[in-house]
Amino acid sequence: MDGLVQLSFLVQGILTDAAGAYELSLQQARLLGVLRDREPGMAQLAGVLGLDKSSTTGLVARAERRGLVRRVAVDEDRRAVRVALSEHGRQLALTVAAEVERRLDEAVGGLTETNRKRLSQLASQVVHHHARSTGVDLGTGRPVAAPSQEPNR
Amino acid sequence: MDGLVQLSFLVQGILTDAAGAYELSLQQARLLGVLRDREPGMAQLAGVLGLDKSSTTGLVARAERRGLVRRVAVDEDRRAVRVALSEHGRQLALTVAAEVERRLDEAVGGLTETNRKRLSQLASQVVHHHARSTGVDLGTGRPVAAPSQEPNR
DNA sequence: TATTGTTATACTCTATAACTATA
DNA sequence: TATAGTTATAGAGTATAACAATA
Repeated sequence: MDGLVQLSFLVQGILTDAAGAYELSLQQARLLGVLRDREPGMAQLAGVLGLDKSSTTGLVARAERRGLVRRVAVDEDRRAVRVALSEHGRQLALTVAAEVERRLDEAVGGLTETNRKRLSQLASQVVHHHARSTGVDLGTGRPVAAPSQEPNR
Repeated sequence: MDGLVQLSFLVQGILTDAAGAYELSLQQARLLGVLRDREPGMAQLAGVLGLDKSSTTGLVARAERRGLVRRVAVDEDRRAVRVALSEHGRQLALTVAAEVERRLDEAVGGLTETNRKRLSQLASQVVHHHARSTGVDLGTGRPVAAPSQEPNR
């Protein structure tokens, strides 16, 4: 399974470079990706990202400072906030996703069409199996990423 | 190729957790892995890890402080050093590698034996294709990780 | 009391720029 | 001059522990 480890570093490198091309860190880009179809509270966001809530506070604070996200007050519970993409953030999320797609396609260019599909399908299978066996909610199932027990990412 | 992105986060999470079980950060564990069969200079090490040389100085300094690696003087060039695993570092590298193997096997447990092999083989294929097309030396081809143009990892 | 989120603090990791010591 | 490595500095990202406000 060694190739899998190397591949994970390769893909993370591609993500980092693609995000970096738009002055984003990997984590900031990941945040944008996660928020594309959610508006979670801080605690839920921490759960999805596999981070401690205090780490999430910082991540969101930096994103907010750059105008990528907004903290939206919740009427029913005055303790709570929801994190939402700003227009700029949403636009950037789309742009970066396209760039990732482009670079990823390039990276798997050495495979036949059949094998590309096979790889993609096997990857999804592993991810879903892991999500099921660890009981982690992947939500609508987008580029959500590493569900892990210990918040240690 | 979205599953591939999710899988990369999953694998990185597994690596982080496995390393964390031995009080190591992902980067420290990666350093140990890289040094398993090399004794590079700082500049070469930076190249392999895709980091700036100053980042490498810090990484090695922290590892050395914990007794995981040693800086070995080079006779022929009094500016240079080589970075080598200590006995403790070597032992830990083995232990962590075994732990990673165990957790990874578990993660792909949802696949049939055939599909596990297929996934592994496709992953290696992508990694090697990328290495060739970017002219990056993967050395002996172990868990070396993300060869990337811009040092940005 | 329990939950939501923030703050204070301390590390690791990273890069850029400037530096030292050799070649 | 060029190369090998370090230092100074700054910022992101992370966790733990303690806290405030609200439920």
